[in-house]
Amino acid sequence: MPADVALMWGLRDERRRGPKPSLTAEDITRAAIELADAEGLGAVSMARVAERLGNSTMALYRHVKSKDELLVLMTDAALERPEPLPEGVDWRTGLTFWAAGVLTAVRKHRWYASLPISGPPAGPNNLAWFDSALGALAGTGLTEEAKVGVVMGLMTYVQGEIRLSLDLAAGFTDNPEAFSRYGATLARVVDPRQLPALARVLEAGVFDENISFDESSDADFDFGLQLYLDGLSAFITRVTGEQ
Amino acid sequence: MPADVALMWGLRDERRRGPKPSLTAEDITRAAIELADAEGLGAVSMARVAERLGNSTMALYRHVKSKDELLVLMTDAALERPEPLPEGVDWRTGLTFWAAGVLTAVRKHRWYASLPISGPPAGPNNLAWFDSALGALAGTGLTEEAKVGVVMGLMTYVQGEIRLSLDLAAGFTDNPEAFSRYGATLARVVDPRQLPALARVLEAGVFDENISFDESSDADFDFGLQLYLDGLSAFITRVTGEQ
DNA sequence: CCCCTACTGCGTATTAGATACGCTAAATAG
DNA sequence: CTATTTAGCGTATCTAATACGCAGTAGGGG
Repeated sequence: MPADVALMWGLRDERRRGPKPSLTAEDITRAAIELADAEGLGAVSMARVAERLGNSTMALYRHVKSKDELLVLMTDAALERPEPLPEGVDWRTGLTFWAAGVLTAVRKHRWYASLPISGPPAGPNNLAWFDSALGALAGTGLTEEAKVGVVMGLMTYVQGEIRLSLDLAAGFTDNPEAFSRYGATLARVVDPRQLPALARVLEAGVFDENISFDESSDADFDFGLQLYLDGLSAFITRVTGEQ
Repeated sequence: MPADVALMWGLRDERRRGPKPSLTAEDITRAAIELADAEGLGAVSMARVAERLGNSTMALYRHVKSKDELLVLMTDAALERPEPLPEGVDWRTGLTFWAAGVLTAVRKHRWYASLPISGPPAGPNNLAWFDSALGALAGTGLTEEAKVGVVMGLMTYVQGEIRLSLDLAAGFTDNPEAFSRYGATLARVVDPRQLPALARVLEAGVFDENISFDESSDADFDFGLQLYLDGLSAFITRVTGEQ
């Protein structure tokens, strides 16, 4: 079993000799998460994390193999456990509930979506979310393999949407003028002969108003999600012949 | 207009005095892309790019403001222009064609999906893709605003799927054993009382075979895409009452 | 009860990378 | 022809990851 997976599940072997550790990998992960919450992912350096814990930089390396491993631990630890699905709801209600839960959980850590993806989900929290989404599909009659495909697709969409909206929001707070000028900038650069469809959008004034993120992102998220779920509904009907 | 947008469109002001530049921002961008293609995004440092161009590191800063700006330029330059959509096809055929084109274009640069997203599309190549997808929806009767929402959602899904599959593929080549053991690792860690739906998936043996990426990713991509398009079809019918 | 040894904390040093600063030289406007 | 603008680049600084080895700690076997 990979070392990082063992760490996330708390399966390290019991210590025997030597001094008591003054730190655990969980402490380090928690401190890194707090630091990222407060100052962004860019502020997470081994030195800053150690400082926050009152230890030296190199002490951390006794507990995590590398910074990359720390990032993997953060990927799991930053997610809370999902709320259990309401009893007896249909798959669509269940997945909508699930997606809203993912959105809520990830919103608490704006840096979450810029973490590198290191592999398929393996930590306890990630697997709990995975299980929860699979559970929502329990009554559909899909094969287990199809359920996995559907949930992977859904996770991809949700993560992508979150990443996009968080990155745009970050760019927006960094440099609001660039966004308020977006429509005007495009207008100066788009040639209607070259990009006619885009020119029509500009003419219609879609980008004229300032893009506001906090309000629009929920609506966009839900819009795309409902499209996906509409498609899933058609797929389930096609495959199983029942609702 | 932001400086990077002007650079991408070649709108820098004409030079007058001083020595002829031996480099342009495009040269630098091209060299950076070649380097990333050959050795990955991690190998792209200002020093390595300069070395490849036979210039000193600091010379690059006369042409790009920072490495971040260089990454933005790469985001646009790495995409080729889209093939024009076939004439007279319906929106669904058009978007399927478009998505396949995106996939093809991005596959040529495996690092593409790990570039940070800096803002809404603004470069000539990105906008050409944007225009192409909007054009596919021209006959649907959707409002311009709805088209933008649909295309944004689609881009999000496509980018997310690509990012996920490329990151997993990278993890796979780094460490193939972790992947072949994935099912076995999960089996050791998943408690059927805690994660019953996931346990059923494991029992069904879904993760028992080695995950192969090159073949499966196309199928997964298409599966999710068709779900989204099924949903879009329902949406279009609902909104416009026509096909 | 003691000492061997595995283990922790950490100081130091190395390496890599981004980028500020200022010098020198090349073009060109006037 | 000369003042001005700009390119290339050497040097230096700053940040960060992390290899290495020392010193002190504590449990277990004698």
